[in-house]
Amino acid sequence: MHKPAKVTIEDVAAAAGVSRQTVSRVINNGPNVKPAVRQRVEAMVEQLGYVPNLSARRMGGARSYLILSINDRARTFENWTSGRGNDWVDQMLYGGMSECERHNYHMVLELIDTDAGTTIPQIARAVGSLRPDGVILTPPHCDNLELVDWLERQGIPCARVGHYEGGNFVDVYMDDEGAMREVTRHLLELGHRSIGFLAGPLNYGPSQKRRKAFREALAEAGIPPEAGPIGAGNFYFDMAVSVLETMLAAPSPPTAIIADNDKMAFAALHVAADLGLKVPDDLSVISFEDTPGVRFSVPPLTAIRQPTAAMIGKACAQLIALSKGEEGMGAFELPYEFVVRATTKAPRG
Amino acid sequence: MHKPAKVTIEDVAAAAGVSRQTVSRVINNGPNVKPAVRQRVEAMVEQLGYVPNLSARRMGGARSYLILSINDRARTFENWTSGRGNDWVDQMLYGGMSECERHNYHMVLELIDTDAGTTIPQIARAVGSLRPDGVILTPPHCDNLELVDWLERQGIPCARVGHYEGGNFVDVYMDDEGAMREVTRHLLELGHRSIGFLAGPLNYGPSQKRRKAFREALAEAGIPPEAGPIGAGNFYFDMAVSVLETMLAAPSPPTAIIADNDKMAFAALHVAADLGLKVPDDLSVISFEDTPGVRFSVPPLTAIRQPTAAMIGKACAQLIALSKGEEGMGAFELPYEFVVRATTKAPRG
DNA sequence: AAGCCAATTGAGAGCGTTCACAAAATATGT
DNA sequence: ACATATTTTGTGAACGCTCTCAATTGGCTT
Repeated sequence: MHKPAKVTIEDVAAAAGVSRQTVSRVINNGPNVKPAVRQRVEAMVEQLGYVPNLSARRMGGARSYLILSINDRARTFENWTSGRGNDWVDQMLYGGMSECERHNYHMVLELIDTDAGTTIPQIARAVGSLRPDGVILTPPHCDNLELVDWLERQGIPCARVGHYEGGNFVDVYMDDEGAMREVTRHLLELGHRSIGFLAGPLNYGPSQKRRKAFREALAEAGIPPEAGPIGAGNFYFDMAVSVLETMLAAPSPPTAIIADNDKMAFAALHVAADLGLKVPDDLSVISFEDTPGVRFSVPPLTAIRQPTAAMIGKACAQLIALSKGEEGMGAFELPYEFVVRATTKAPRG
Repeated sequence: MHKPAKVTIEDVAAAAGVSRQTVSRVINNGPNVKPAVRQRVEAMVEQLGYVPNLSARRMGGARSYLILSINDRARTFENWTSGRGNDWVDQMLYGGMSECERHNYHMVLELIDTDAGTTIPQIARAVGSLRPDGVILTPPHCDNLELVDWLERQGIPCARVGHYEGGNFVDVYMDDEGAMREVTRHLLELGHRSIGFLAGPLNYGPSQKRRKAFREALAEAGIPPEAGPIGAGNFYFDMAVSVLETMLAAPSPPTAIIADNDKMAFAALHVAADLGLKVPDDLSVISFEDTPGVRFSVPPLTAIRQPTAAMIGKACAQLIALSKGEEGMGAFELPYEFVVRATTKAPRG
């Protein structure tokens, strides 16, 4: 197990008969290199299998080629049981890594204990040691004002995913209002006249938008507010179960349920089974998330598919552009998709 | 957006009235520092908010504090539709990051296109630029001999997750044979006399073990081989559906199905619903994976829970130990869990 | 009190790159 | 052909840390 000698920029320079700096120019795609020289250097890079050392690059004052993604520990699988976990992460990873890879960047993930109140020290530590070119904030961190302020003061470009508008940031999101309108209208057109909404937390931006659009779509169709009950206020399975039990026990219960995430939609499937209601004949169910496994549920869930991977990918792309000195700040809305599977149908009778 | 001056080791040294090197000793927990001095330095580190720069550390010849995890692109959510994707990643992440965090390490994830035949160049690039202290290989990469050889020659400590025995590596796995024995016996005790197994790929180590144990457990109970049909040979939903349709159309069809992963277990749920079979009354189903969402299926799946997070955590822990010059190579078997939920029951009649 | 060993501290070099220049080569205009 | 711009190339310093090794300190022995 002997370490093979690692080839450095000097080795390439010597082999190509040029200086260190010229090789540097070539690998960074810099201007002012004669085509012939560039080619000769590239050949040597290839031949020697040279790969620039990221640490040295960083030391030399260049970019770090690192994008840091900050994630909430509470939302990992560790907390699936309690219902707080989700599986965004898979999609995030895919979207982020794919984009990073394209630019020879790397994505480093950090788990932060939001609840412990040590968010900023934890992030300071990661940012201080890694010195990333950009930071990606996912919920709930993207709404943490103190944190966002701190990052801004550090001068590190920052992207928020699932956050709307604001400041000198990259903000990436989808059209939550439009999606809710589409979903509600779909149900209305099917003939539903009473629709329940299992809503997410009040302080979660996208959920706010969806609540608003839900109410508006109902009002627009002349449905009275009491025929559009809103429940929950978090994303947990258990909570959704008990809210549903109440909702469906009402005198004229909803014939359709819109859930703010998959887990609550699954809760609807469970409660329906317990109550002997057939989905979609007796109860229609729509989810707002569409994590990959959803398509394999029985019956397969109709859902709004959040462009999670694309959002993280976009966030990375913008941060990378920024690190190259290009323009990048701004707000970006990505298209969602309404995937009609097997849990929506006209109500009985 | 002005960058705040970053505090370096020299700043701390000056503030504490000692040399650079003494500060270095303190932050690395080195020996031979007077308690009084150590305390003074630590106070200054705290006060100035000093965080060592990872790149500089690496350049100075120390460890990189980076663990690289190599993942197969084909298994990401991108390929959920085709059925190749899974959601290991969430759990991996959690297990790996938690462990890394504990030691102030960081986990970098890399997506590799196994199918493209460019595995080694891709990994060489990542390893060359990052210079991680260790590499974690997950399926199917852990079984890629060429890759494993290459890494060994590079002298980078390497951990394989889901791989048994062998060489100068960290190997982490669970007792697949024991799990299969337990599951099969559970079904046998319930009274099942014909059990189908939707098996994973033949070249996937854990699946091999499970096949073997399945056959043995059946033989031990005096069940003839034809009452223990094995099908599939990959992990895809669609394949499982068609295999099941055949299996369940047999003269005396299985009354229980063991699936090698969740997706195939979901397929069993689907086919049962299509055929009008009630789970678990008419058909018992057990999965070998237990990704987080499984508990929310209707009905909730009985499953072997793979200790995925723990396995990656262990892999990280060993690699980190190794990077500190401690012992670490070896094979580690982690305990699985048999979670009985609502999809197993005695067969009818 | 001198001598010796161990514990503690510090100084200088080096890691591989990019930066800011300076130098050399080439092109342009008259 | 000459001076002047422009492109192309190279040089030394710097980045922040750890390494190696030398210097200092302190305690113990004799």
